[in-house]
Order: sequence, then structure tokens, then C-alpha cells
Amino acid sequence: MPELPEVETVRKGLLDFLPLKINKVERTPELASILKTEEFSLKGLTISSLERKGKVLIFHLGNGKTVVSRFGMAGSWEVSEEKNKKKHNHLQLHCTSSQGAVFLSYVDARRFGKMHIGYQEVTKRELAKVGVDVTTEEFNEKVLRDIFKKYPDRQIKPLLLEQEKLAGIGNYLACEILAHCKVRPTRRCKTITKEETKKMVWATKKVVSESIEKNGLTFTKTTGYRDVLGNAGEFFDGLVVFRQKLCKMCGDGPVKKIVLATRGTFYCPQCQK
DNA sequence: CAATCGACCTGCTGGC
DNA sequence: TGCCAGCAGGTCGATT
Ligand SMILES: [Zn+2]
Repeated sequence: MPELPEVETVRKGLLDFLPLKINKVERTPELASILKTEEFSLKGLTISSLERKGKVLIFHLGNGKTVVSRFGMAGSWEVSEEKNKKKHNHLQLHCTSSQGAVFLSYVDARRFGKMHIGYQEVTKRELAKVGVDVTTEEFNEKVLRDIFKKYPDRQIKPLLLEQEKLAGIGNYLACEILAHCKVRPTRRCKTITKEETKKMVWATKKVVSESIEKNGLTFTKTTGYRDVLGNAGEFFDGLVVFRQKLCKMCGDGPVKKIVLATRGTFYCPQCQK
């Protein structure tokens, strides 16, 4: 269920343990459906740096060796001092980290995640499918305007979710961004004004950065997204429409829920035009 | 070609 | 309380 802020929080959490030398690899048979590429063994390699583009996390292990990880709806990386005995732990790496001996695990109950263990070429190929990351300098008004020009008849909200166009936005971020720039999710791109486009860039930067500051969003108490040490994200109170009854911007508008491209979509008819 | 829509999985939530 | 349909933060591939 991770969007850009959750993946970034996981990345930052792992940074504290670098370098991570992998001494032993344990895996379940179910990893096979997640692991799309396997060009070498991880045993004996050392994770030296971590990169992120949109919702994709990239591990660098030296000599052009990389791991590309997409979390799907329920996947995440966890660090523990004790062996991680969680039910859906499909890959457990016994490591020596800068903090001592730890276990690095990829846990994914629904197995919608994808992983590639491959050389630079694989990373390059995978990242080529990913559009402009919304946290980069590259993301600006022109990028959005060009997309709108190219897809004039499409509804804005499903378009925001497409990672080949903009990278990092998922369902909650899309709803929140559109609320903050006061644009209804059903609006066709060609009807979005220059002023609204400008505001959408601002809203994207605002919502994404605020969620990152809060270490992402956790919904359910028991399950759902956690950082590498098992802590919940605290962005819940920052939501203004997503899964809300009342709009938190105007304070009294009842939030409407519709379905767009099979995804639950929330907006305030009072605030958003 | 672009756009929509079910399929992939497990587990929580809410209504009866 | 128990059961069970409906739904979930995301892609993909097949089909229109
Ligand atoms: Zn409102």
C-alpha cells in the first residue's frame, strides 16, 4: 500500500544500517512469483547505497549489481535483531550492518510486489518505464501541461496514478493533491486551466513533502504500512478528503466517494470544481 | 494506438 | 459473537 512517502521512509530507515553485508539468504517458494529476474546470488554481497525513483526502491551492491524492488499493495522491507518469523516473509537476509548483526526481510502478504536481482542494465530497463519523480527538480508546471496536452480527453485522477507519466503518486496522494488544488478528480485534462496546473504542482509538492515528514501513512492499527523498524506512519491527521466523512479544508462539506478506473476516489464537491 | 477492466492475493472492516 | 461480502495504499495483461 506504499506510495512515494512510504517507500522513501523505508529507504531512509535502511540507510541507518548501511553498509549491509549479506552473509546468508533464506527464501520461501512464494518468492518465485515476486522475483522476476535473478542474475546472481546475493550471498557475500554488500548493500552500499539506496536509490528511489517514484515508488521503486533500488539497492546498489557494487560492481554494477543491483536489486530493484516494487512493493505492490502490501510489500515492505523490515530490519530486525531477532530472526523475522512473520507469516509472509519471502526473503530473509542475514546481514552484518553498521549497527551490528541484523536480519533484512522482504515481507509481502499479497505478493503483488516485484523484485529484480540483476546488473545495471536491468535497473536501467526497469527505471525507463518510470516517469518524472514528483520530488525532483524536473517536476514542474511544464511537465504537467505537456501531459495534459497529450491526453486532453482523459480524466485527471486516473492519469495521476500512471507511473510512466508521473512517478510516486498513488491513490491517497492523488485524492489529496486534487483536494488541495481544488480540482475534481473527474475533470478532463483539456479543461484544466493554467492557474489550476500551477496550483496542482504546488499541491503535489506540499502533500508529498508533508507525508514524507510524517513518515508516510498508516491506516490500520494491526496491519498495513510500517517503516523498517515496525513504526506506523503519522500522516493520517494530514488527510483532508481521503477516507474522510467531512472535508477538512472547508470543515463542513460532506466528502463524496466515487469509483474511477476501479479505484475508490474521494473529493469535496464544495471545495473542488 | 489509447483506454478500460478484470485478475492477481491475503486479510481487515462493517453490516447483518 | 460469528460469518461473510466487500474492499484495500498497485500494477499487468487481455480486450475493447
Ligand atoms: Zn471542502
